[in-house]
Order: sequence, then structure tokens, then C-alpha cells
Amino acid sequence: MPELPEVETTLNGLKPYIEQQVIANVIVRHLNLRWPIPADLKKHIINQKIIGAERRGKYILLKTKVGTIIIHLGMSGSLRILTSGVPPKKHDHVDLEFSNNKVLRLTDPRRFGAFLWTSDDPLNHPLLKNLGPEPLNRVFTGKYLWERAQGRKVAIKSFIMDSKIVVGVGNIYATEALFNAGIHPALAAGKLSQTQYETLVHAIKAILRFAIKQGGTTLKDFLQSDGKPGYFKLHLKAYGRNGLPCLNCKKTLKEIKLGQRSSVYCPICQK
DNA sequence: ATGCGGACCTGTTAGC
DNA sequence: TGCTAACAGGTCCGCA
Repeated sequence: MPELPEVETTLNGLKPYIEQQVIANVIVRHLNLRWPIPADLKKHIINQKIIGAERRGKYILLKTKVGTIIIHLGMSGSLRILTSGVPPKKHDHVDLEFSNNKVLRLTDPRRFGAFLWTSDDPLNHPLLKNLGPEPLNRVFTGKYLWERAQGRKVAIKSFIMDSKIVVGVGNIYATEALFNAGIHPALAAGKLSQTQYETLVHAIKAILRFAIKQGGTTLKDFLQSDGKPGYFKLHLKAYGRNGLPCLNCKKTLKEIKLGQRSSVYCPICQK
């Protein structure tokens, strides 16, 4: 479900309810997410105050003074704020109950997500240590991408979805950014010009900013933490539109597989 | 180092 | 209508 805009939207919705609040109880109903939820999680976090809630890539970091909860939503995860007492459903795996009577609930049908703990700097955690720059940061430039791409043969779409290159760009926004930039998704990353990379980086930043403003993309069941869907779906130009006419040139959009992910593009507009 | 395919897991949809 | 296969917003891992 979540790419960067959805994670950002989720986090912004949670913050007011959990920051400066104390974790009064922890309920783990299903231990086996992508990695097991640490058996000693409760011991670490009970009675700790959340002193900050941040995002790094698609990871959500809930900081306490003794360590950090690291949450990833995988393909199907979501976090909701509830009032204490709402009965759990089948895929509600974790509850953090706060002293303000609010509950932070992790739901994740496919269980590709993660709910981890580290006592160290979370940015040194193995999962975060090798992440590339934030796409909305000023260090993410056309020049940066172009330099990283030299000699690389992977498809440009797979390249921008590689979290070691840049974080937060998943299948939806990679597809959309390449469409908007007029770049064919299967081109070898090393073949693009620096100018093309400038265009692409601009497109990535623009699409992510706009999607965040729209509250993310709701394809099926993504909801913001207030329960509202995201409205970016209304603006998708390529993703999910295989076989439909290109909104620029009217030719039929095509689909190919790149890195086992479906990739829709316009054979006329994207060269 | 890079590139590729498989793996993790459940739910929904497309196709017969 | 019912069964089966394919597919889905992510990304780590092992192998060539």
C-alpha cells in the first residue's frame, strides 16, 4: 500500500495523538511480520514517552529516550488511531495503548511490514544504514542520480525504485514520474543524459509533493489515520491504465514487467 | 558490485 | 456459481 506520500500522510495524522504521550500498554497479537516482533519489545517501551515521530524513507520512527520503535508498513500495512476499547479484527497485529486513552493500531493483512526496536541510533540500524537520500531533500538532484547511474544497466524504473539510490519511490510514483518526464521505463539507467535526470528528478519531487497534498493514493483500502481515503488516485495518468488511451496523445498505454513489477507507459510519449 | 529471481503472506480479481 | 491462477502499494536475500 504505502509509498512515501502514504507514509508521510499516516505519520502526520498520528503525530498529534502520540507525541509526548506515554505508552501504557503493548498488545502483540501476531508476532510474525516480515521479521518477528522482538519478544522483549514490551519490556523496552512500556512507560516510555514518545518524544518524536519521524519518517526515514518508508520507515516510521517512534523515538523514546531509551531507543526507537521502527515501523514499516510493507505492501498492505496501515496505522490507525483509535480510542481504547475498539475490538481488534483479524489482521490487527499490534496495539500501543497510550496514557491519553488513544490506541495506535497496526493492521497488516500480508504481514510484509515490520515492527522493530533498537536501543541505538535508528539510522545505524541495518535496515536504514544504507538508504539513499530523501527524494524531497535538496541533495537529491539530477546530477546526483546521473552520477550514481554511470555504468548501470538496470532499467531506469528499477533504478529509481532502489532504496539505496533514493528512498520512498515505489511502483505508483515511479510509473507516474517516468510518464510525466517522458522517459521510457525500460531504458538502461546508465544511458540517460544528465538533462534527462534533471527532468526526472523534477518529476519525482513534483509528484511526491502533490500526492502528499492529496493525502496519498487510495487504491483499495489505504486510509489516512483519520479514516479518510487519499485522493491522488484521481490524478493517476499511467499507473493502472494499461490499455487505456494516453491522456497526452490518445495512443493506447502499454504494460511491461520490470523487476517483476508491472510498468505502464506510453509508447509514443516516453522515449 | 551488479542483476536477477525467489521468497515472505493474504486477499481480491480475472479467467475458464 | 465455483475453482484456479494471477496479481497487488515492498524489499531482503542468495545466487550467478
